[in-house]
Amino acid sequence: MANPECKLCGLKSPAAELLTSNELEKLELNCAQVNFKKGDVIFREGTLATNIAYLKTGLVKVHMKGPTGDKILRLMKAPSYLGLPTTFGDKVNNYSATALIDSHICFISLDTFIEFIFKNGSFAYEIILDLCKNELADYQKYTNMSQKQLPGRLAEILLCMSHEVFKSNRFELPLNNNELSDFISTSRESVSRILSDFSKEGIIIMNKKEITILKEDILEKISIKG
Amino acid sequence: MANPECKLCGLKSPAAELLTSNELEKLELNCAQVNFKKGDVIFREGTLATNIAYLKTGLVKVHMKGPTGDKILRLMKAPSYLGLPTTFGDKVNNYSATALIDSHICFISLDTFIEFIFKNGSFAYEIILDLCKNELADYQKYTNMSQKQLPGRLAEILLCMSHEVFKSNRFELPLNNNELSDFISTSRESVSRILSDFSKEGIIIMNKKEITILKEDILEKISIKG
DNA sequence: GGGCAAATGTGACATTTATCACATTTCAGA
DNA sequence: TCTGAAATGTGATAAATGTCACATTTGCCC
Repeated sequence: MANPECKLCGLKSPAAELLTSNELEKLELNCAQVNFKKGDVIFREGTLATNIAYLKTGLVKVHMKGPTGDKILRLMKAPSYLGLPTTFGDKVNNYSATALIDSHICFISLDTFIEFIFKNGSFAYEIILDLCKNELADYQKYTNMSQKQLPGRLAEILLCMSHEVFKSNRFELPLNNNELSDFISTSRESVSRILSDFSKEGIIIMNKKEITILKEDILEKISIKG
Repeated sequence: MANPECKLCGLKSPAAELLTSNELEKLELNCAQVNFKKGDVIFREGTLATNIAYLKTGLVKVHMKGPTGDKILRLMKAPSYLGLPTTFGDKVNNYSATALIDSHICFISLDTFIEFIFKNGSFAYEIILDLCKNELADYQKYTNMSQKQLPGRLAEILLCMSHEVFKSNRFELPLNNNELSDFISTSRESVSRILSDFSKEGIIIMNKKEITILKEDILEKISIKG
């Protein structure tokens, strides 16, 4: 736990950028930064949702228990609010958040956050925009994932890692095969086989967890055609 | 198109209930009710999102083009806002909305709606709650659907129709087999076969589009175990 | 009511994916 | 460095689902 300096924070959310100086002071008094290591649970499905979680740095998986096991709903990269829907939408967390790499989270008192919504229209509007954009992204991903076969889904995740998360064609895969299977709703064996296939065909190189995308165009094709 | 009387409207959204008398007058001046028949498109993917659509009465499917065809993202029953995420989240509609039965929609000027968000904190908060609850429901459904096999997915939809939409174990199915297949991401043949199976096993009776659920307990089991 | 387009039912077969079993590799902690 | 648990790779087989083809039914419009 660290004493935050929200005013000086260079990683404020677009909404927090719109807070007044007084409001930022209030935020500082009602906010606590906690550092999580890879694998640490940030909040857990079934527990009371009492704080807003803001991912300042790091990478997090948001996941929920399903009929046959865990389902990864989305990856969240910093900076981003982590669980607005589960904090506002229900008293109890409907899903969990777990750090995939070392991450810094600011926990903000729910009362304070709600006060900002009530008193600062720009802040509220920015939060609404954030919720809407996230939902659009979810819909897009949901539609894609549900209509593609496994190689297409896996290709989509690799491309997303490369383009959105790490912005490089070489990166350390932050998910193991089991997590990948939770993400694309399949078995870990299928993930293993498909990654092997990608390697054999020279589309990627896997060195332990380090992945290099060699033939991005082919991966795109696999992703698009499903 | 009809002259709305928002003040007297008995179907106001929870958010609109929190508007002041003045704001309701403003709403009346910036709102138009349009009636849609079964099959009519309310707003279409790819077109500019210029109004808030509020479903006053009726039933609507929200759907998006995917890699291999249409995907039904969710059914919306009245009363409910129809496409907040696509109206706020992007200039262009990311998905379509189509009436499944005759429906009444109030189109609200986006500027007016945004003004309410900025000036009325309670209204803004209520909209945020609405967005969050919808997203939680989506996550739940997404997780279930992605981990269940086809009979489980179809059973879930039938139970949803019975419990949530029509509140009866006998109802007119508002989706044809093709739409059902767009909903659970399969082929229309598979839908046809599974519905036949349900009938043969005496779980449901199908008379044209009228469905009667006979053995709800078995349908629940099929839905839960996937 | 007749005729036509759309929707539905169903068999045969191909493809995809899950499951089970077990070998091998990796990695963290003693 | 050793060691055991966790993660991964891979073959064989079963189960689920898609695809194609075509018959039948339904519903709508004249």
